[in-house]
Amino acid sequence: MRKNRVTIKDLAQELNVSTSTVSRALQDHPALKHETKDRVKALAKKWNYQPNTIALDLLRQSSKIIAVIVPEITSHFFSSTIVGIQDVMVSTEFNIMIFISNESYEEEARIIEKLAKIQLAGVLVAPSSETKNFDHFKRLQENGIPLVIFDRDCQDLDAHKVLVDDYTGAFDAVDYLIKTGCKKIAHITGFPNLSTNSHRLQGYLNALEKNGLPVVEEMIVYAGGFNHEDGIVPVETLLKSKNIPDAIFAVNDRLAVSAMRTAKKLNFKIPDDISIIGFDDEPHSSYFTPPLSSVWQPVYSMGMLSARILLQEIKEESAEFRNEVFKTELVIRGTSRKIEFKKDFQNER
Amino acid sequence: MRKNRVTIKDLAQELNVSTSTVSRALQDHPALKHETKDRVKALAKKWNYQPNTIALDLLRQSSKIIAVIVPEITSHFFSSTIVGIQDVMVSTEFNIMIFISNESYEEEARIIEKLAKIQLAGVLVAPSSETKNFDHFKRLQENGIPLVIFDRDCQDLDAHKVLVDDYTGAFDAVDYLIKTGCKKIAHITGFPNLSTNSHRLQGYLNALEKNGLPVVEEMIVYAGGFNHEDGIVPVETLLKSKNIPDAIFAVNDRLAVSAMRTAKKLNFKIPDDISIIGFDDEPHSSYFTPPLSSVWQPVYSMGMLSARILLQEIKEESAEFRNEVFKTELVIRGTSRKIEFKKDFQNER
DNA sequence: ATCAATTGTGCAAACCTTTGCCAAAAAAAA
DNA sequence: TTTTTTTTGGCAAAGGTTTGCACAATTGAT
Repeated sequence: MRKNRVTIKDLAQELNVSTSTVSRALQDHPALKHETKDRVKALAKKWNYQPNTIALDLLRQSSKIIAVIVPEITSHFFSSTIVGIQDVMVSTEFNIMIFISNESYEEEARIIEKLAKIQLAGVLVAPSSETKNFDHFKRLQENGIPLVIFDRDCQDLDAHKVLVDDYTGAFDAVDYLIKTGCKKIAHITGFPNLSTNSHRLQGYLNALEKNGLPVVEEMIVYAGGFNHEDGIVPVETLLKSKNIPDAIFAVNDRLAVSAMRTAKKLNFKIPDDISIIGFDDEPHSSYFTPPLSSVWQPVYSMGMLSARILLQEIKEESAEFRNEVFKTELVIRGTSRKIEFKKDFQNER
Repeated sequence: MRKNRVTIKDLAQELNVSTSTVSRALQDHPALKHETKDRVKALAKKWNYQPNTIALDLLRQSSKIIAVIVPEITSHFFSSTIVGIQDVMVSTEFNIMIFISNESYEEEARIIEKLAKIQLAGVLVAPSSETKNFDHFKRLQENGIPLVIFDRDCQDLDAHKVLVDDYTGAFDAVDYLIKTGCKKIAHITGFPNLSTNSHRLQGYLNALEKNGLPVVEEMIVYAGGFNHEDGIVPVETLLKSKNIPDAIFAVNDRLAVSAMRTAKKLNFKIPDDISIIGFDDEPHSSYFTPPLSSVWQPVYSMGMLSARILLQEIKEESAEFRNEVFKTELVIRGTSRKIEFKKDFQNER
C-alpha cells in the first residue's frame, strides 16, 4: 500500500557513510567535508528524501500540532478567527487541528481529555458558553502545554487572553441610540454566564445610566441561543407588550436580524418607529433592508494575535500572562437614525 | 516544563515485569495470567498512564490525522461540511487538520507539498476553483494516501467523489421560474472552470431549451468571485441594459443577495418585476426582504459521507472508486412568484 | 520419574532521527 | 620523522511501543 519512504539509512547505505553523517550533512553541520555534504544533499534531493516527522516528534517528545477549540464554526465570527489563526500558522512548521465544542462544557472537557493523549505543542481555546469551571484548562497548563484563551474571558483563570472590549462596544452603540433620540431601548442578550454577553449588558446599562435613562427590567430579554430562531419569540413578546421600546440593541447580528423581521412583520418602521443595532457586523448585514447597523469586531486580527502569542509561548515560556483587548467599531447603517448636526453640536459644548 | 509522562517502562519497573508484559496486559493479550493483567491495569490507572501516540505512530508509520483542504471556511457551505466531517471523526481515533487554499491552485499544491512531509492517514479535499491539473492529487494516491474529493468534481481523476447534483438543482430552479411565467431569465455565474458552476450553467441552459426559450448570450454574466461585492457591477450592468431580464438565477446566495439589493436600488419590484433564485440556501437567506428563494444542498450530509468513505478506505483499500451524488431541494420563498394552480394544471396535461 | 503439552513471560528488534563522545585520519608544527 | 592539532565521520544510545521467537515453568499423561 504505502510506498516505502526514503530514509536516512537508505542514503547512508548508498553513499557508504553512516546515518549520522547523512543527518549532519543535511543539517550543514560544520564538522563535515563540503564534498560529503554535497554528495548527501544531491542524493537526498534526487531520491526526494522527506524527513520522518513522527520520528522527529518522538525524539522531541512533542508534535508540531496546535489544537484550536471553538464553540462552533459556522458563524462568521469563529470561522474568521480561524482564518486569522491559520494565516499565521501556515508560514510556520505548525499545523492546526480544529475541535468544536458545540457550546457544551462536557464536550469541551471531553476534547481536552482527548488532547491529553496526543502530545501537542499548544492549545487555543474560545470557551463554551457553559464553561464555568476551568480545571480542564488548568490541567493543560500544569502539563506544560501552552494555552491561549480568546474571545471569551475566563475570570480567575491565569492564562494568556485575547479579548474584545465588548463593554465599550455596547456602551457606544447604546449611547449612539440615545443621541439619536431613542428613550426606551431594549436589549436582547443570551447566556448570562458568557463574559461577552455580560460585558455587553453592562455597557448597555452604563450607557443608560450615563444619559439619565431608567433601567426597565422588561426591556432586557434573554434569547435561548445565538441563532435567528432564538430571537423570534422574545422580540415578538417585547413588541406586543404595553411597554413598546423605540430601539433594540441586540447582542449579535443574528438576533438583530430576527428582531428586524419581527418588527417589520408587526408593521414597525425601521428606524423611524424602532432603531436596531446588532453586534459582530457579519458580511451580509449590510445587505438587509434596511442595512443593519452593527458593532464591528476585529475578528481576523484577534485570531492572528492569539496565534502569535501562542507561538511565542511555545518558543519560550514567558514570565507573565498577556491580556490583550481589541477595540470595536460602531458601523452605522440604515436600521438606526442619523445624529442630526444641530443635536450633535449642542451635545458637544 | 512538560511533566514527565508515565511510560510503559515505568510501570514495568514498578511491577518487576518486562515492558512486553505490560504492553500485552494493557491489550488483554490471551496468553497472560489474569492476575498480572489486573495488577498492570490497576497501576496504569493509578498512575494515569497515557500511551504515547507518537511512538505508536512511528511504529505504524502513519499518524491518526486526516487533512481537510477547503477553498475557504467562512461560507456556510464549507463550514457546515466541516462540521459534518468533524461529527463523524469525533467518535473515532482520528482527528482532522484543516487547511485553506483560498481558491488558489498554487496554495493548494503547496499545502499538499507540506502534507507529504507529515505522514497522515488520509485527505479530504474540495479543490480550489483554479485547479485544473490534478497531479498533486495523483501523487498523494501514488503514495498510498487515501483521498476523497468532495463538492467539486475533478474530471479525469480516478478517486472517491462525493458531489451534489448541481445540474438538476439548477434545472429545477430555472424550470420553476419559467413555470411562474418568466421568459427572460438571466444567470449570474462564476469561474467557468469549476464543475459546480459549469453544471449549474448547463442545468440553466437545458431548462431554457426544454421550455423552448432562446439562450441569450448577454443574459449569462460572469462574476469575478463568490462574494456579495462581486455581484454588484455585473447585475447593475444587466439591469441597466436594453434587454432587461424578468428573472435572475444566481450561482449562489451571496450573488443572489447582491442582485436583490441592486434590483431594489433600481426600483425593481421583487418578485413582480424580477424574480430571483439563489443556490446554497444559507441560514440567513430567509431573513432578507423578501425572503430569498434558493436551492438547498445537503452540506452536512455531504461532509459526513465524505468522512465515512475516507474512513472506510483507510480501513481497507477498496477495489472501486465510489461516486456519490446528493440531490438538492428547491426552496421557494418570496423572491420568486408562486405557481398558479391553473397554470400548473395546464402544464400538466 | 520422564516426557509432552500447555501456559506465562522476557529478550530484542524494529520504526527513524539526532547527538555526545570517541577515534581515525590528515594536516600542521616541531 | 615524530608529536601535536585539527578535521572528519562513526558508534551507540535515546525516545516509547509492539510483537515474533524462544525459553522457563507448570501441568498432565504415560
